[in-house]
Amino acid sequence: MEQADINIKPKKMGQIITTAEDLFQRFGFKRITIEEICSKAEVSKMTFYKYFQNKNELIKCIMDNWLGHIVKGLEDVSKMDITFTEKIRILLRLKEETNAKISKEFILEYMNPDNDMRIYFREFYDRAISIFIEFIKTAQFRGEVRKDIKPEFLIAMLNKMIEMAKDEPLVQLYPRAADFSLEINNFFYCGILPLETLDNRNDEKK
Amino acid sequence: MEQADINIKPKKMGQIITTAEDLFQRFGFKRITIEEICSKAEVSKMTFYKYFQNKNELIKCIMDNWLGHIVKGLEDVSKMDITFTEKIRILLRLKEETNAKISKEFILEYMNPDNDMRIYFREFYDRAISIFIEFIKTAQFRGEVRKDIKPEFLIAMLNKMIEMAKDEPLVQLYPRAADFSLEINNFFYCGILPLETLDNRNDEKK
DNA sequence: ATATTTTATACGAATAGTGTATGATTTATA
DNA sequence: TATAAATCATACACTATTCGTATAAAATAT
Repeated sequence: MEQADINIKPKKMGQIITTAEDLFQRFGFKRITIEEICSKAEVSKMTFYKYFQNKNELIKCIMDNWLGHIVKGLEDVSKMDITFTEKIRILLRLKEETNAKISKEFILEYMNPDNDMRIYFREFYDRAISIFIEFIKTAQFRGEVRKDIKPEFLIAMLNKMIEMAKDEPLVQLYPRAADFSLEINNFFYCGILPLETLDNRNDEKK
Repeated sequence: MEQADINIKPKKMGQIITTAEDLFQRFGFKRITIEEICSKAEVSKMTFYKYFQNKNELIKCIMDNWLGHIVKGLEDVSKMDITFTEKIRILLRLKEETNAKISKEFILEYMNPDNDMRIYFREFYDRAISIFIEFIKTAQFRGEVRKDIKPEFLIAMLNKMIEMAKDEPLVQLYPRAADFSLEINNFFYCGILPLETLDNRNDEKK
C-alpha cells in the first residue's frame, strides 16, 4: 500500500524515515538527535543533510506521511463494498493507530509553548481530526450514520472506546480479546445506525 | 513491602526516585536529564542535589532498589509454604519484572564503551543473575529441582518462556491469556521436577 | 572508466545540561 | 506565633552535546 510511495524515494532516505518514525514514536521528537537517527539507520550524517534540511523538516515529512496514511486508509474504506459494521471495525483500527502516533509524548511536545513546531503540530492534529470528520459526514450523507449525530461526538466516542479496550480487568471478562473488540464494535454499530435501517440490521449481519 | 523503606526517606526524595524510575525505564538513563526528573517530580533542582550528588548516584540508588526488590521477592518466595508450582509462578513474574527493568534501553547503554556507569551496570547484571541462581541452588538442595540441572540453564529457560508469552499468535491459541500462562508454567514444572517426586506430582497439584 | 552516492572525520557555532550560589518562600514544629 | 528546617525560583559560569558544514576518501552504480 504505502510501500509503493517509499520505493520511489532513494533507499537511504527510506531508511532514515523508517528509523526516525520508530524512534520518534517510542521516545518523542525532542529526545531523539539527528546523530542517533543516522547511526541507527546506518546512514552518515552527510547523507541525512542531503535529504533533509534539518530535524524539523524530517518531522514534517513523517507527519505528512501519517496524514497521507490516514487519508488513504479512509478513502479505501469508503470505496470498499462491505457492511458498515466492517467499515467501523477498520475505522477503529485506523484511529487506534493514529492515537498511538499522536501519543502522550507527541501531545507533551505539542503543548510546550517554546517549540518552533507547535503551529505545525496543531495543524496536523486539526487536519487529522477533520479527515475523520469528513469521513463520517460522507457516511451520514450515504445514510450509514444517523444524521443528527455530531461527527465531533463520534470522534470523542472512538477515543473513549479505544481507552476501554486497554482496560485490562474489563477485557478479562471476555473469553478472548477478539470477543471484547466485537462487543465494542457492535455497541458502536447499534448506537449510530440510522433508525430506518434498524430492521434490516440482523439480515445484514449474516 | 518496599513501601516501608520508601516511607522512611524524605517525601521529596521518594518523589524523585519514583519519577526517575519511571522515566528511566521508559526512555533509558541517557535520554533523561536531571531537570526533566525535577520538573516531572515537582521538585526543585536544589532539592535534587540535596539528596543526590549527581545523576549517576541516583541511578545507583535506583538500581540498588531493584536488586533489593529481587532479593526480598525471592527470599519471601523461599519462605512461603506453598507448592513449588506456585513458587515457579511467582518466580516467573519476578523475572519478567526484572527483564522489563533491564530492558533494551538498559542493555544499549550498558554496551556503550564510553559510559562511566558501565562497570556498575555489569555488576548489577551479574548480581541479579547470581541472586536467581542462588535461589535455584537452594531449591535444588531442598530437592524441589532436579540436581543435575545447571541453574544458568534455568535462567536462560525463564527468559525464553517470557519471550514466548509475548508471542501473540501463540497466545491466541488459548481461550484466555491465563490458560497460556498456566500451560507454560506446567511445562516448566514438569520438566524440572526431580525424578523421585514424579509420582506424587498429581497429588500435590490438588 | 566515469559519475554518483555515500562515507568518515574534523570543526566552529549554537544549544542544552550540569552543578552551585543567593536569598525568598513555604512548611513543619514547638 | 516564633523559629528552624525544607523547599523554592532565579541566575550564573562551566561543560558537554548537538548541529550543520567542509573536506577528501571510499563505495556503488552505470
